[in-house]
Amino acid sequence: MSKRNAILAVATRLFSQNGFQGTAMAELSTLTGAATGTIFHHFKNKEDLFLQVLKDVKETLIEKLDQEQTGNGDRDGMAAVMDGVGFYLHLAGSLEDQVLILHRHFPYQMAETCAECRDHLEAIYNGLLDIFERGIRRGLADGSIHVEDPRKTAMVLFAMVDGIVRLHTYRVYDAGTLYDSLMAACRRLLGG
Amino acid sequence: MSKRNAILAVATRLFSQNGFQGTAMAELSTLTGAATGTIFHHFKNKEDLFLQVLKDVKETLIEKLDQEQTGNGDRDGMAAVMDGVGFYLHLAGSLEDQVLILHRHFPYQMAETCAECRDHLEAIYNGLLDIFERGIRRGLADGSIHVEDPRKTAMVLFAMVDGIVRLHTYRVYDAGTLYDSLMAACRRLLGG
DNA sequence: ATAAAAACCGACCGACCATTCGGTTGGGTT
DNA sequence: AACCCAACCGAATGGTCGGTCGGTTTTTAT
Repeated sequence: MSKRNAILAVATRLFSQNGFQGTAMAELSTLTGAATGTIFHHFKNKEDLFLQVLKDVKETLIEKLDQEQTGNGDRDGMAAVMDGVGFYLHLAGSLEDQVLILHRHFPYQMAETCAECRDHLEAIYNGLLDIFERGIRRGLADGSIHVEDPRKTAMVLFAMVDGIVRLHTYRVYDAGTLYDSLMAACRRLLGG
Repeated sequence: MSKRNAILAVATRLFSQNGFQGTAMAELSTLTGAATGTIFHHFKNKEDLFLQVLKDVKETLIEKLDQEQTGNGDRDGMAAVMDGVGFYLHLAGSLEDQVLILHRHFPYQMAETCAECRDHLEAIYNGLLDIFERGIRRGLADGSIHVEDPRKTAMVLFAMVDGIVRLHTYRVYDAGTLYDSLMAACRRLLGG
């Protein structure tokens, strides 16, 4: 792996686990074996590094989302949405660092002054919401789902699932035991 | 107001808006008019200051929660839970800083090594969840609510409402327009 | 009135941090 | 062989931060 990619990989983990301000370039240097000069050769400053990490996160997530989207042929809308929920829970586990970055405050703070950051975040959230929304629309058509507004329902659904993921991350309660309750809540919410 | 309380008040805002690491004791000193020596006279270090802030947040929230709990006499369970949801949304607006601190990573990270921090967080979350759970149990008794597990339902409900609050805080989407959808989702979730 | 205690002050310190810069290396081109 | 340039290195730098300390002022108790 090139030094640049090694830096990106480790930075993703550090930013996710320790936050932006909690990540020292010196530590990044140690963990990657790259001199600090090398890091600043590839990225013009710490913010730029974070932006590239976020871009990577976006591309990784969008790719996974596209995979999920293909190969969901003949299920009804309700099953598609429920699969989407399960898929997001799976993502939160398998791409823990990538999802955790989205639960930190820094990207949203940065988004207020940086259009590129805002664009990455929007792309990620739109990708996630689209999965839910598409399923809901199909469910409305095939009669497996009954709701008023597909987009808004998708947002509320996402807020709920993401809220559970956060409870799990913060270890407030063991979210694992909430799986069945969450799924039942989703089904009811969709008016199945 | 005593210097100590002034420090606590400003620290609450700074910790909430800029995070733990993003808050400099020098800035706290400037904004309160207290010398840095004075701050460290009242709080033995930055972590201790944060702990006292969290304790204050806990006491403020618990007090509000108790007020909400009293004077909800003869409504049915469903109405009580819906009121609880509205109340939390109101809290997120009126005690923005206090709630925002709970959305930061630092307290949960600190909770891993500090029992007192863990206790404060638990008290806050238990207080919030109890409001929902009590309403749900009443709803089960009076027939206005139909769910399996009151506690788990309370958690899923909380995750949903809190998720919406976060969407609003991070300005991902305008959560204001989601109010009706959220309320409809709550009612369905409770099997009314 | 007086002494003790608590609150308060701000210059100072060492550790750490992001970033810079002068210099080395090695593969590719002419 | 001569040149180029991107990748790489790590010591040095200037600034910031949490925390200390010796001292003064204010409050409290007797």
